[in-house]
Amino acid sequence: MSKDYSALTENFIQKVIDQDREEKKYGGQVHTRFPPEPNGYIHIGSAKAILINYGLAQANGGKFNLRFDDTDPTKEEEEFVESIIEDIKWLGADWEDRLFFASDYFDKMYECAVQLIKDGKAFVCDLSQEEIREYRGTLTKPGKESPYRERSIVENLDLFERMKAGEFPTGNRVLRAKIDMASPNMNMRDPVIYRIQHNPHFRTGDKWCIYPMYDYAHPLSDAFEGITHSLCSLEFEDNRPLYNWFLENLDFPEPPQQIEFARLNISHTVMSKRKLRRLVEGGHVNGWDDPRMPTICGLRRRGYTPEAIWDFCDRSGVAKSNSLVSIAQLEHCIREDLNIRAPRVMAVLDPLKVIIENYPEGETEYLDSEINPEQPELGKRKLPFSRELYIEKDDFREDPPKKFFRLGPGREIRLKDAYYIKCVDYKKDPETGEITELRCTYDPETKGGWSEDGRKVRGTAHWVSAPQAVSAEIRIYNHLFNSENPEEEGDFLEDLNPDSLEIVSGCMVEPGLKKSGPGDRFQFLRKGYFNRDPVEAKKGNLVFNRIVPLRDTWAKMQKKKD
RNA sequence: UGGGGUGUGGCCAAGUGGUAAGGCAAAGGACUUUGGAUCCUUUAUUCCCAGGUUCGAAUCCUGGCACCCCAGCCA
Repeated sequence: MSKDYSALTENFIQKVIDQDREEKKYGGQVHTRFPPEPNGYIHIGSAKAILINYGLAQANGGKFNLRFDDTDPTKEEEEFVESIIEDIKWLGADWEDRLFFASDYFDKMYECAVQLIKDGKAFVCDLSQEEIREYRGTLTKPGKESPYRERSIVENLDLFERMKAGEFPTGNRVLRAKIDMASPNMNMRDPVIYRIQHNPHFRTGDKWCIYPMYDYAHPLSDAFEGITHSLCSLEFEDNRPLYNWFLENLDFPEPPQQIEFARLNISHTVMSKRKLRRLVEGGHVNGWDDPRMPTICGLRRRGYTPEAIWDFCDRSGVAKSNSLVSIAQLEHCIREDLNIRAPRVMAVLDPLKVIIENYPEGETEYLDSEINPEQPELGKRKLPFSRELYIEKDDFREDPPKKFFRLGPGREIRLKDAYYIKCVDYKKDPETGEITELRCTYDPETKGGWSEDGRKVRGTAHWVSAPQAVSAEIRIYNHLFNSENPEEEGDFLEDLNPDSLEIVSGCMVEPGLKKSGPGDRFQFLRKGYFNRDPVEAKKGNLVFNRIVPLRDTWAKMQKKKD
């Protein structure tokens, strides 16, 4: 990441860092971490958390760790650590040699728990799960102390060791911190810090049958790694006093500090792992890497670039208010990026055959076309031109409406980088009324798409030479949900956009596209940005995903009329 | 009815007592061999509301209101 991320230098977290550095807290160092639980795929909301952590470390000459928070063996799998690593690498955040797992610290955490017991600050509780809940009280009523709260230190030590030794079944007992059952903060009502779980862990195997809870494991992991600023999302604000409690009572000098920020929400999609899982498992999308998903693997397959994703995360800012960022913002970022880097190419999605009556039969000539007008130094490519072409069905109207600058009976337009053509006749299916073929003439004096006589030709169409054209499938993606915020009450699945995927087959694309590789991105002139679907490419299929359409002022005008 | 947060234009978001940055969206125009891109211009007399302090308040004080989070042996 070499770009300057302005929001990162303006947000409230940076201000905390500035002050800490001024006071020489943490020796003036900044050390952050990204702590995913390996229980699913990461999404663009996680990407923002990564950017904030990694970016803030970079901006302050600090370090960034990747640490898997693997404290619940019933939910976590090796498969997810691999996919998360792949995704973060692709995003470009660099943890160097600092890849850690909370499970690396299980021994040290156990020792700390023993210390808490010795200090009379933790106890083994025999209450059942239901009883613990009852004893906890409610939001407005204080809880009751557990009858096991005053057990002797010796007994607690013995019981905890036997918990570890596997003497008790899953869920039989827990270790709890002794804090305050009357605290208005539910997290401080003698929270559970260890539970029994006879379940093999993907990293530690059968070594443990007791596992630490997040609230306990997280501050300790941070402290063990020398993290200075532990950034997390807003819902952990109430956990902060507990985070601090463990570090204070375990006597960590210069403990890390937790700072919370609002997680990213984007309109017309969902971000919670639970909902994403429902989309996948319910078959509403085709897997975690479905190009409609806000997962990193989905966005990658869709054709998004890491640069665009980071630019988007940066632009959406870092603050503490819950917000819903418009998906238009994301689309703007990828357009801006791809406008500069994507080679231009012509593809006709809905082909209409055009015969150029005055063009010699059997002849082919090769015309020059710019690879990318934003990068003229890239030069030009050769495009075949012949008597039979395809243009977009959309680019012809029998009765052209006002301000329609394209083809109609007797009208003339320009074929991009080729010639002016004039429509002299057309064929129509008598049954359906569908236009099936255009007969046109071309003006040989307009080669390259230009004439010296000052003729005004408003419209320019993209086209492809029929004999050389290659057939392809194109997948058009639209917003996954109809409403801005499908997370709002009610069944979010009912809000699914039935047209989020349109498969268009029989598209005609310029021949050079045959040589494209998996994931290659292009601008299909006048249509949008597309990439060669990497999964289909591996099977040898020529399939393109629409990343995002081009801004289309004609379409906008039409829409306004409705 | 307990606790923790947040409220600045359609959507994000700066601003920290001196007279409302920026981006997206929207609208108008210029240019154009992509109805793309680019370039101009316009869009909050006002910062959730009501009082108060002050020469001066989005910023300070008081009192309301709205929204989000917390009662997993999940994270």
